[in-house]
Amino acid sequence: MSKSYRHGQILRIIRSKSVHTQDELARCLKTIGLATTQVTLSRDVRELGLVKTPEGYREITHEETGPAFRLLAAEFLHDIRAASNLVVLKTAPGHANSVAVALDNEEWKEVVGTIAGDDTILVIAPDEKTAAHLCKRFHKLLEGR
Amino acid sequence: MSKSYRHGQILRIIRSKSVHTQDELARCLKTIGLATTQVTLSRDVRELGLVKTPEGYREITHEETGPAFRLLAAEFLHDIRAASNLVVLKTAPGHANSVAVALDNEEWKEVVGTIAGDDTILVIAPDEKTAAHLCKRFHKLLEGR
DNA sequence: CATTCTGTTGAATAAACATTCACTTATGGA
DNA sequence: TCCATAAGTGAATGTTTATTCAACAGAATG
Repeated sequence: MSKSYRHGQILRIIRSKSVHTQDELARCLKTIGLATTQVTLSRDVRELGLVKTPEGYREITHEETGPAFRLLAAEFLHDIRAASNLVVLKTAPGHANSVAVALDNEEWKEVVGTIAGDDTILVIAPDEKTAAHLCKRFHKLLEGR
Repeated sequence: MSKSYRHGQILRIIRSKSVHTQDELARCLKTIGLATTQVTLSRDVRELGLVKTPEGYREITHEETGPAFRLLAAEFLHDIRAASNLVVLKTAPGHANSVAVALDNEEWKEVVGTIAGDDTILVIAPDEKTAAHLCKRFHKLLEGR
């Protein structure tokens, strides 16, 4: 009954048939012996990066982050922190600028602009909520590096 | 204040910034002088084929229907009707079989199977709701042919 | 062991979204 | 003109999804 097993089953199900609601997905899982609730599935949907389309839930080709920023971040990005509508990124000394430039080039809609010092980048988001989302996105970028 | 103008503005907005809710979208439209409600936007989102992603609303590359079925349908498909969990397609006499074969090859998840006669195809959907959805999808296919 | 921390989950609830119904407006015949 | 029909809309309401909060389990630490 592990979470990752459930995730796998969810993917298998939505690949094989149209599932239009999370409750429906819960019923599908039940038929293979996995008892869950809509609450859990709401989280699973987010974690798996699924989106709801008129044809049912689908995996979305995760708009890939360009390699430049990804590589630089993997190498030099040390800390990520949200502060109101800002995200503060800490880098290795002297590398803030190059990382910020790479990030600018990504042209993420969530990023209004960046300011780079020596080892700190201030990423300006339009609002607090977006900043929090950005934060997660940065963390995700570093997973498993 | 036409609907199609609003649709255009909606696309422009979601291409340029992250919009996470329909209420937020309504506020964006208001700033350019378009007063709408969430109700209307719910319909617009569906009509424009947008999906909600963690990064905001997005146009989804409409999983293209293969050309074979599309072309055959444009040429020979005459009527579309839902009946319980079935969709009954009427074609030009003698063409039901070829259209059905092309449809089978599409491997739509909503289609359990098809049975073709001379000028009639029975499309079997898993349930009534899916049949209704299929119906719309067929109709959409024929728009503007 | 106790304790703290982290991750997972469900119940209750809030938020977001979709649908129904009634109304308006425009259009196109009789 | 008058009626019928169709398209578009919003208010109210129903459905679906997300979040909050509390509980619990297991791992790490004193």
